[in-house]
Amino acid sequence: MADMSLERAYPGLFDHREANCLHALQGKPEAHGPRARIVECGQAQTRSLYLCRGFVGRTRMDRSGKRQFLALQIAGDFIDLQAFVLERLDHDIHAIGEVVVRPSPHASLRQLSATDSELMQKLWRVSLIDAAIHRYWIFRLGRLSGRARLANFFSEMLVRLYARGLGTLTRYHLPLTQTDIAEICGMTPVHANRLIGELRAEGTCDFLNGEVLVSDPAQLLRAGQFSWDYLFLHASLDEELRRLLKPQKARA
Amino acid sequence: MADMSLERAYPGLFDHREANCLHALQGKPEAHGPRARIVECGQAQTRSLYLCRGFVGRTRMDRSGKRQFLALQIAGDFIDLQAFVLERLDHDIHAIGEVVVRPSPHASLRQLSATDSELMQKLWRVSLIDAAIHRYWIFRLGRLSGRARLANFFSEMLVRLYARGLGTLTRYHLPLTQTDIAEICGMTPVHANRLIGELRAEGTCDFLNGEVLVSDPAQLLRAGQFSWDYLFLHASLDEELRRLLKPQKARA
DNA sequence: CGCGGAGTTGAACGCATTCAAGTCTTGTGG
DNA sequence: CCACAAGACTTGAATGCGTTCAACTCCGCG
Repeated sequence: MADMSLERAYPGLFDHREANCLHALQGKPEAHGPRARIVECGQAQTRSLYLCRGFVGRTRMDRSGKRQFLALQIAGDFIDLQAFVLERLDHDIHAIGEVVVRPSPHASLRQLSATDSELMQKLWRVSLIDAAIHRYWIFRLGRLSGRARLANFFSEMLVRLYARGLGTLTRYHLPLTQTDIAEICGMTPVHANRLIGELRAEGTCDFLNGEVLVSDPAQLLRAGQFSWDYLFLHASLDEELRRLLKPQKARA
Repeated sequence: MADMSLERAYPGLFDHREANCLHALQGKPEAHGPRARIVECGQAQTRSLYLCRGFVGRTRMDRSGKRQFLALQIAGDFIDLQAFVLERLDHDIHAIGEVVVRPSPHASLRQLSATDSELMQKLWRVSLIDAAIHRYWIFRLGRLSGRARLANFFSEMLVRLYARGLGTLTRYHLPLTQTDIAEICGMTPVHANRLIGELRAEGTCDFLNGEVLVSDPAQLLRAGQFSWDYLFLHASLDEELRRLLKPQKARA
C-alpha cells in the first residue's frame, strides 16, 4: 500500500506548496514492527513524526500496570506534534502492526513557523482536531453503555478511515486484538469479547482477524449514538457522508 | 476576588510585553450567571474567550439528554481558543457559578499571529496542555474505579488550582454540585454521593458546600493514583509540589 | 408556609469483572 | 510430519460494583 500523502490526508487544508514544504523537511521513512514503542513517555524529543502507514496507539498505564488507550492514530495523522511545542510526551506511543513514520526535526519546524504563520496555524488546527477527538472519547467512556462504546468506536474508525480513503462504509482494516479494543473502550477483554459477540449476533457489525465488517453502517452509527461533527471534516466529505449514512433503508 | 492575570496564570510562559499584548486586544469583561450557556455547540464564532474569574464546564449530551462533562476550566484558562482555529465548537460551554470572561476578536488574533509567531506558538502550547488534560480524563474514566475517579478528579483540581494560586494544598473552592461531579466522573449522582461519603468516612477528603477539604493531600493523590506530569507545570512549581506532596508523614 | 434543588439512604436489580477452563490458530523445533 | 508452546478468542459461573427507583431530609427562598 502506498504511503498516505498530506494532500490526501487533509483535503482542502494544505495547498500544494505547503504540502511540499512540510514534506521537504521530513527525514527518511522509518519502519516499526508490531508493539514497538515509538516514543517513550517523558523523554525529551527533538523531532516530531508523521504517520505514513499503519496505526499507532497512545497509551498510559495505571499503577497496577494495566494499559488505557488514550488515542488511536491512523495513516495521515501527525502523531507527535505535541512534542514540538511541549518538548516531551506525557504518554507512550506504540506501533500497532507494521507502521512507517517520517520525522520532522523541531529545528526545521521552528524555522518554518517563523516564516509561514499560516502553515503553522494549519498544524495547530490539526492538533485541535485531535483534541476534539479526545473529548469525544471522554464522552464515549463517561456516558455510553459497554455495547454502545464499542459501536461508537467502530463508527469513529469507520468515518475517520473512510475520510482518508482507507476503507469503504461497509468494511475496513483495523489490526487490533480484542484486548486492545477493551483497553480503548474501558472494559475487560472478556467483556469486550462478549459484547462483540452480541454485535455480531444482532448484525450490527463484526470484527474478525483485524477486519471490521458492517452490513448496515447507519445502524452501527445508531447503536453507538455516533455523530461525526467533532471530526471537522471537509464540507464536501461531510455532505457525502450525510447522504450515504442518513436515511438508508435497504442495502445489497 | 481579583481577576486572574495572564502573568499569574502562566508563570514563566508569557513575558510582560506578550501579556500586555494579549490583554490589549481583549474587549470588556463580561459576566455570566450560574448555568448560563456561554458558547453554544455548532455556532460560528468570531471571538475567543479568556476566563478571568470562576469556573466553566464543557459538556456534551447523549441521545437521552444526559450530560457528560468533557472538561472543567478554571480562572486563567483560555476557554475558546479552539474556535479561533476551527471556527465553531463541537460542544457547549456553561458557566458554573458566577464567571467573568474577556473576549478577543479573531480578527485581532489573526493579525497578532502573523506578526508574532512566538506568541502564537505559546497559545498553541496552552491548547496542547488542554489536550493533555483531556487525555488524562480518558485515562481516569477508562481505567479507574469509581472511588479512584473521584479522588483523581479532586487531586487534579487541587493541583491545577494551587498552580494558579487559587487554593491551598488542604482546601479549595469548587462550586459544583454532586450531580456535576457525577457527570464529570462518569457515574450516577446517587453513586457519586455514596462514594463521596466513603472518602469522607475514611478521611481522604471531603466535599461540602462547594469546598473541598483535604486533611492529607498525599493520601488523596495516592487514592486517586494521581500524578501531575501531564499538566506541564513550570519547573519551580513542579519541584515545590514534589517537595510538599511526596514523602509527607505527619500533618498539623 | 410551601416549593424546589441538593444531599442522603435503602433495597432490588443488572451490567461488568474475575477466575477459570477450553478451543483454535500460528509458528517453532524435534 | 507431529508435538508443543504461545497468543487470541470463547464460554461458564460466581461475585460485586454501580444503577435504578424510591423515599426522605435539609436548606434557602419566595
